[in-house]
Amino acid sequence: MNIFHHFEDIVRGALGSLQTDGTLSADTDFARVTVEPPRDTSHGDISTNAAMVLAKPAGMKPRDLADKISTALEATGNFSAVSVAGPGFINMTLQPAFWQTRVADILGAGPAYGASEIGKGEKVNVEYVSANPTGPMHVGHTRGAVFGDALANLLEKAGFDVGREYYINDAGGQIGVLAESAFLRYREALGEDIGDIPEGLYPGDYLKPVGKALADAHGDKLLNMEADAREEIVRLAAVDAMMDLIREDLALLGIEHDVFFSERALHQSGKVETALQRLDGMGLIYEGVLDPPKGKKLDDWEATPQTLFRSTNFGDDFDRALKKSNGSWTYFAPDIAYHLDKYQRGYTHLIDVWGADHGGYIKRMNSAVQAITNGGAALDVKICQLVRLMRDGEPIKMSKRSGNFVTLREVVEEVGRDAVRFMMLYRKNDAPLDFDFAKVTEQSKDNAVFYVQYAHARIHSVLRNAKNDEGLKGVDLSDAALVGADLTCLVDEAELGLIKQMLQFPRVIEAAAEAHEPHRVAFYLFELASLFHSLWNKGKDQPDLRFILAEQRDVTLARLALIRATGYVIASGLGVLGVEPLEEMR
RNA sequence: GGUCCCGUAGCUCAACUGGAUAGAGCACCUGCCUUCUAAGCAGGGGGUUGCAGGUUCGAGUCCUGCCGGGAUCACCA
Repeated sequence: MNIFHHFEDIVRGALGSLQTDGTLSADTDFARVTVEPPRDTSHGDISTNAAMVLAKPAGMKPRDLADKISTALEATGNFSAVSVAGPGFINMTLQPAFWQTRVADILGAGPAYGASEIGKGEKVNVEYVSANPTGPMHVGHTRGAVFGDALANLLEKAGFDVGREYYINDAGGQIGVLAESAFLRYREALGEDIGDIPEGLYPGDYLKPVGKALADAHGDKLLNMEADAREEIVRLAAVDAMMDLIREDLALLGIEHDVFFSERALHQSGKVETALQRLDGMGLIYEGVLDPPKGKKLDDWEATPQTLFRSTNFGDDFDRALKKSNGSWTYFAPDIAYHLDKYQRGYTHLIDVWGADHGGYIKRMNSAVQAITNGGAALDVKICQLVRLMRDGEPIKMSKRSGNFVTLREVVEEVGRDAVRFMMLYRKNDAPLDFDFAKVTEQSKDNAVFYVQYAHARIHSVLRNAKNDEGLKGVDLSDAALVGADLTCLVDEAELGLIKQMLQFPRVIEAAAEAHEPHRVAFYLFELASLFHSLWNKGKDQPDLRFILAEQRDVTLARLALIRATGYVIASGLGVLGVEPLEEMR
């Protein structure tokens, strides 16, 4: 479906013929040859850098080689014009009929348009959100959640077999604090006056129902129970309740994971030991003492021997601790086991989506994955930079300590799922993002969500009008009928421009999937919407360019086919972003 | 101090992984509403891509060194 692959083949074929006649040697490497649409449309439809890349190995001047390649390309009969330009670019131009008939392809594919096979069904694991189950999600989690979800959609669209996963940190010290906090609420539910929640515990009201449920289920039996057994019960109840809260929050964004992977279960299954033994067997674990961190004073620093992983063998800055000074595992150890587990479940591509504050963790995780899978799995950690919430141009202050943070729910309820999702994706993941409440609900071109959805709504508005048009009474306007329209009626530059932009979509999907960058889809959609709005308005100045011309049925059908196809592309792209393509906005 | 990310128009950001004359939106000017949604469109001004070197046919993009901003820095997750 990506037409550029087709022309890549044609260019390779032409280069092959130059190998046959001896212009290029038989072992010429074509890896650096690209076949792309030129940035500037006045340079034609398709462009290749072949002559510039191959000039040196061929011992020729780029322009001379370009002439030869150009001749070979002309001989294929695929192009209406082939020319050499600039330092040696070869620009190819196609007959309008080629573009026009592609509209039928898009209509045929419908909302599935843009799907690609480059993933070859390979298994990709996307781990995202993975927020600690200690409370509802706040706005800080939102970006990573949306990003991971869209990336998973994108990879699916590109032909990968995607697993969406959430790692539950239900084994650490924070969970102990959570259990303690929940136990307090339990005592409260039994009628005890617990006063203020002590510093360091979770003060949120969301733990009250947990206490209530524990009281309902156990009466006062927990009060006199042995501490370990009690904590076990409270802990499980609290984590379950928190995960329910988190799942509800995620549902507000339309996010659903395939697997919720428990760190606790990992410990209990003995997989942490197994994984570490595996590293030990490779000679990558030793007992040693780390140097104190430089340039930063630590009062309680002690030079204690620790169990360390030789991450420096894999490019890390220093070796990393696997056990704490009290002998228990660090966070790192089970994480290694977890990533090994993913690999053993068949995932050769691993993607982790983290917040910016975990950036310092990337090298060691990469090292660990490289080591423990013996290079069998590739890990790509995507960092999402911070989101700055703005209201009326002023940043909203949040402090964790006071519990004064904006929750995910509050944001979604105020501006809507679509706006949240789109805006979180309308920025590169590693760039900070300002999220302005006023801006994301504004109905103007300054708000990309609106602008794209508006284009889609306008398309459906025209389709509705066509259906109700007296002059088109009884005319079949179904997709099946539109596919058969005389598409050669689409001759205006703006119409052809729109078609060409639509044909970029499969390329955008593939490039975005390979780069793990869903934001490219969002930017693409903005451009596509812009071309559509432009065409729409052209019909104001030139009535003969309007979509519905009752007295010219052929033209009307062709144009309805064009905008129906445009609607599909927008819907397809928005589908990747997880944003609804609205059919009406009034 | 170490590591990672960022630095592009007055502001907010893109730039198809090294391509041709660096593009959008906002803001600022000039036009366009008896007609498919003006919630829009057309046009204009605005740039030493932080600085200095290097790699090559070609650099915003890759390498080195500075400058400025952010994140992080045994054992927390």
